Amino acid sequence: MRLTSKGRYAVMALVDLARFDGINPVSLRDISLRQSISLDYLEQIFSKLRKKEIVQSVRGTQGGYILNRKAKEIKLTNIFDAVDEKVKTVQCKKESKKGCNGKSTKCLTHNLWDELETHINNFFDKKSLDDLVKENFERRL
Amino acid sequence: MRLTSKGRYAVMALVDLARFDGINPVSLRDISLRQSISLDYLEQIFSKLRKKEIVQSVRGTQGGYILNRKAKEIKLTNIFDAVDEKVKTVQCKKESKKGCNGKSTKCLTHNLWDELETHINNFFDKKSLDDLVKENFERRL
DNA sequence: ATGATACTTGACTATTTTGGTCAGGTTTAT
DNA sequence: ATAAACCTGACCAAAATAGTCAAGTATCAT
Repeated sequence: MRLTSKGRYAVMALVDLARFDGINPVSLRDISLRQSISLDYLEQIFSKLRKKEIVQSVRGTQGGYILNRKAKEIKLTNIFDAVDEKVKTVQCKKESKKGCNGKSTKCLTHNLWDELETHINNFFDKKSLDDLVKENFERRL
Repeated sequence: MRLTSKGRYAVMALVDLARFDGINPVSLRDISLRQSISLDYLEQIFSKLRKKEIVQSVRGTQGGYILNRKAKEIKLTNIFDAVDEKVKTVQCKKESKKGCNGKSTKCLTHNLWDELETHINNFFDKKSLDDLVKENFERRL
């Protein structure tokens, strides 16, 4: 089981962005430098975040990105969704017609993955971007 | 984020095994046929399960495997542990000396992965093999 | 207007991980 | 002795990941 770094980077970048939200657009270049994430990779990630309306872009000099919603209203689920980070339960889920193992029945662990998925999504649904910003920067205020 | 099928197969095989526990050793060949898992792959998996003392092997003709503990005492955490299925939080965890991103500080999502890991482990700690057997076969009793 | 900054898009690729297979054993019941 | 079943380690192809690279386009500041 594994969490990919695309999802992790997306969250890191958004926490960074959320911190400055409301003042100026934040350029990917700045985020790249502060968070040590390749600029090219960030561009890929933000392209997806924009399509899902989590951020807005501001073009031109002094441009960058701003949050499209309040940090409190952006849940981690939204972020992971946007960058295609899914809880894949090993092709043991979607095929409604066929079973998981090529047979016609569900495999013995089918319900288990269902439950786990729900469990994890609950966790991500509760956490907002705002929570993370507070957790990381409250000491410095 | 992803769940590998090695862990899934391990659980499937053990549920199958647990079902017949106490009567005779169950051969991997039988499990292979019933669960549609390659025999060679099962051998790899059971080798690990044996080393972690989750199962015992019985050699020779009519041999096979039996559970080494009661099904109620085998938690899913134990199984995933045994087959090296870990909740990897993207190298963002172990390096205590260096930070997660090459810098000396923890990355902005460090605590998040910690929490998630705990959350998931809680789930797997609660579920025992016995629970799964009951869930899958209670209707037929 | 024009250059610099910054976003935008899409193709491409090396590395790693996964999900196995294959071969060649050893052990033990019958 | 022989067949069933465990045991071990090496090997490999396909897929996914984690990016890089190239070639733009849009907009602001001056």
